[in-house]
Amino acid sequence: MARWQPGAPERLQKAALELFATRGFEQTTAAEIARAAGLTQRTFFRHFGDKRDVLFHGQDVFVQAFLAGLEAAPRDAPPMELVAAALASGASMFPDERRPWSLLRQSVIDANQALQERERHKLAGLAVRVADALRSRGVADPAATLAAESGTTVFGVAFALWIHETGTRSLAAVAADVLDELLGLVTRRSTRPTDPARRPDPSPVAGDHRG
Amino acid sequence: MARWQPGAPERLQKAALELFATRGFEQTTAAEIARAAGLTQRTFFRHFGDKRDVLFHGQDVFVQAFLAGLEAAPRDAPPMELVAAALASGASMFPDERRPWSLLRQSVIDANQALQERERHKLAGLAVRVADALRSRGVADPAATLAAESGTTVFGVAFALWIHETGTRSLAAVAADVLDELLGLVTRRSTRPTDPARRPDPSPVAGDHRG
DNA sequence: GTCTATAGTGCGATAGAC
DNA sequence: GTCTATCGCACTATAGAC
Repeated sequence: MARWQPGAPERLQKAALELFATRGFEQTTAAEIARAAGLTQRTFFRHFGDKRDVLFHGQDVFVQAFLAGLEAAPRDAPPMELVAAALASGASMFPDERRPWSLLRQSVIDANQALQERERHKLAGLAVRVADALRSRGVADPAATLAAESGTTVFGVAFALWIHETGTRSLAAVAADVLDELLGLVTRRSTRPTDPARRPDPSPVAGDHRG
Repeated sequence: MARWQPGAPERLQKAALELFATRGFEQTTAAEIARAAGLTQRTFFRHFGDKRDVLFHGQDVFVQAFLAGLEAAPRDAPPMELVAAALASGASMFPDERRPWSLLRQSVIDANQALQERERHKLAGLAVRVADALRSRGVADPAATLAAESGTTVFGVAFALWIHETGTRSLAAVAADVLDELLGLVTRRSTRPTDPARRPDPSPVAGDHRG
């Protein structure tokens, strides 16, 4: 019989998400999270570098999925094909069952600026790793950085659509569509946008128009 | 004779950059910055919401420059043309004389993760504003978000190249080139990348290859 | 596991400008 | 009188040192 229950990080993460969701991030102290998990504040900071970190652990496997997808692609594929392969592989880390949990977690992040900053930073870190992989495939700078950043942008947009979507499309499918949209956007640099005359009310039209 | 000297925010910013550059961000306390500017810690936090903020103030005018460039573009221009116009206008906020100061500031940011997070967040905020402007021009989602994010990505890459560049190209010129590179990258989705056989040493090749 | 420095906040007092 | 910028003090929580 162990002196302490195993799975401390997991218990802390679970307790943290619940407390953040009910009370809010700033209204929850690290000591409270630790107590809810039967641990001390000191233990919390031993597992997570700072309070925000508790929501962003386990992203390494997710980065690895991106890189694995990239490496599995044909060696002579062009940069954006490599990015598409990485996206498909990374998206597979988010099966539909995970969507409710992702939605709750995202609502917590969206309610706090400090958490949004950390999320952007993690996504930027992913872009750096993908750019490194592209360079080792012979893609020169700044194309490698641009392709990698475009890929993570597509992922971020697709993820935001996916967690709110009522339909049943997989994240990989949404990401593929968003990537196509980006490709179409830049290839049609000299065509006109949606005709403003057909949108007489230019008031905020947030959210997705993709059905 | 006033009881206190005017220009408190500017003095604090100047003192902060100098102290951060010499001692580092974390080794500098808010009280030290305030003292160097002839003020108290409490006053520091009245002007800046947190310690990092002292390096990121005055970005509103910069955002406005982006939006002004976008609004000055022809109403029937396609999304990426609007982004190009916004980029050109935003880049004009960084004349060559400002480059040494930008380089020093960037070296401070690059040496600290918390500052990098804040920088990403500010750039993301710019993308949100540009996306809003695109939507009010009739660009639908997710195209508006993708175009805006691509624009800020291009700006970030161009800025990093510009501050280290030994040549005399303006930031606007670098940004235009980087944007072209992005456009070429995605339109050539099905062509091959730089032939790996011509790069027998795939060791880290950071930095720019743009002469 | 304890101790401590620092970030960041709340509130009252002060002193000028208007 | 009001408004604004500042100080000074007490306080909590984070985070790291020991």
